[in-house]
Amino acid sequence: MREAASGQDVTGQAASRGLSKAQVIAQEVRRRIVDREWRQGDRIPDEAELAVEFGVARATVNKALQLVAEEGLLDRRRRAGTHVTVNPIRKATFSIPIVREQVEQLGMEYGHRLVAKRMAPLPADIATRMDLPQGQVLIHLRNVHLGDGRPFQTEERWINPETVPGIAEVDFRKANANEWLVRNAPYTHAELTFSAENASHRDARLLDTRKGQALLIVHRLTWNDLGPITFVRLAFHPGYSMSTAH
Amino acid sequence: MREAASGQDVTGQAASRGLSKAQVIAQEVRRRIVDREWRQGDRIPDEAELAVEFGVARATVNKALQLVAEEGLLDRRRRAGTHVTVNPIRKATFSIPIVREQVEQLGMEYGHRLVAKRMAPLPADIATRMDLPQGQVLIHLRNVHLGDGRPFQTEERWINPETVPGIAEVDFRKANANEWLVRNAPYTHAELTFSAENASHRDARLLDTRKGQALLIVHRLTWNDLGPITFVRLAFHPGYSMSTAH
DNA sequence: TAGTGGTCTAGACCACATC
DNA sequence: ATGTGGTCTAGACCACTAC
Repeated sequence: MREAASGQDVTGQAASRGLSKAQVIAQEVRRRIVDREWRQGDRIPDEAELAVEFGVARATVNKALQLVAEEGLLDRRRRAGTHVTVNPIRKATFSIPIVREQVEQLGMEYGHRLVAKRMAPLPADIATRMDLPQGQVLIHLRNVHLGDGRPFQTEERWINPETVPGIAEVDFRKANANEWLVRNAPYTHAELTFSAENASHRDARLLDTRKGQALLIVHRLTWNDLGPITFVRLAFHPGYSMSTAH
Repeated sequence: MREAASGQDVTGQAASRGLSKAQVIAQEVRRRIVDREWRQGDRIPDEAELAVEFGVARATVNKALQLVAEEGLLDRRRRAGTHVTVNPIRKATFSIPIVREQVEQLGMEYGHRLVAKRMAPLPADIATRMDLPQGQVLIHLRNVHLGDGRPFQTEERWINPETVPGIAEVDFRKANANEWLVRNAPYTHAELTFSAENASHRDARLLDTRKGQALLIVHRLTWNDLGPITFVRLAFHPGYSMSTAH
């Protein structure tokens, strides 16, 4: 097989760039897909065959293919083999920001203001989202995050004390809820929802803008193994935009 | 060590639920972090030690810890060891939708309308985003996606023919650009940016809504190994929201 | 310079879905 | 039934970097 030699060449070359063999193979696999040597729906050679071609152990090919499959370019099934995905990769990673860090990275001084704090029964719509019984009593907070004293983002938050031991003792006038939770209540799963709303009276007042202004709204839910931790609705100042990481 | 026995128990139990050893260990590691047995900033036992505790090979522990590290709960550095992340997981996966599928999943009939197609030089701001020279000539499209005949989403798109062989021959009145690209130009990297805008005259007209209405705007850039493929600005109908997968 | 994670290997066994 | 990917192992060597 002619490929055996050329495959090894590719591996050898790029290894000098500090990539692992698996990464080099993954790259070569991506190239073959992008260049349409392997077309959408095609079955590609099996792991054992590729291992011979690239001159590596099957486990190494396995790792490489799992990488590419995770990105969405390959579908892998036992016995059926590995196929080029028909509707390729549709994933992007999202980095959930810490507000204080964001503000400071923009060169502004961070501040925050606690608008309201109370224990309150869950409204029906939010109970549904959090998968908790309606009427269950959670901590309810309203906050404004400030940059150089001007409103940056409003935050309406519900916290489930059952999944966050120690939360009852926190003084949210001093400690920012966002940051306290991040540091003390690690989550294992998050869900984000993006939408746009014309600023309500309340939003306009809190964000120091006019009613009707288009605002980016983010709803965020976090969970750990014990259940839902917190649900938060964020409203950003006009003109703000939020990007996937890199 | 007492842990040796208990660790093996955990592994054995959950294996019956169809999880691999590595996944079971990852789960146990997450539990220890969430339950604060291992606190933020703590250094956790090294791989060899955990391998003994759980009664598995070091490679299996390695895989488990890499999983958890990828989620953001652990920081791993050679020689320094593995530490519980101070600012834990901040990632969420985003699934990039295919408009036709979205519309059809809502039980509506999909349609699309090509508003404009031309070759045009890149404006400065978009050239910067795409990392291409200003004035380079790309394909420029305006589209409206319809659900049951009503506007669902507008799309303004720039396509780089250099990274998409075969694009010149496509008739975009018949083939939807979104779908043609997805099926024929696999990308390896994507970037999404979310913002909100008050509907301009043009947006309002295309989306059949009133000027000033808050719209969710998504900018999306995709690349393959050859360079940028396409830049697109999406404006959604009022009330639309977009969520992370799962 | 020594301890830690990163990677690779050869071999093995298994689970599963397709043929 | 059987070929394919999924996983695990024991051992090895390497690449970092904190000490």
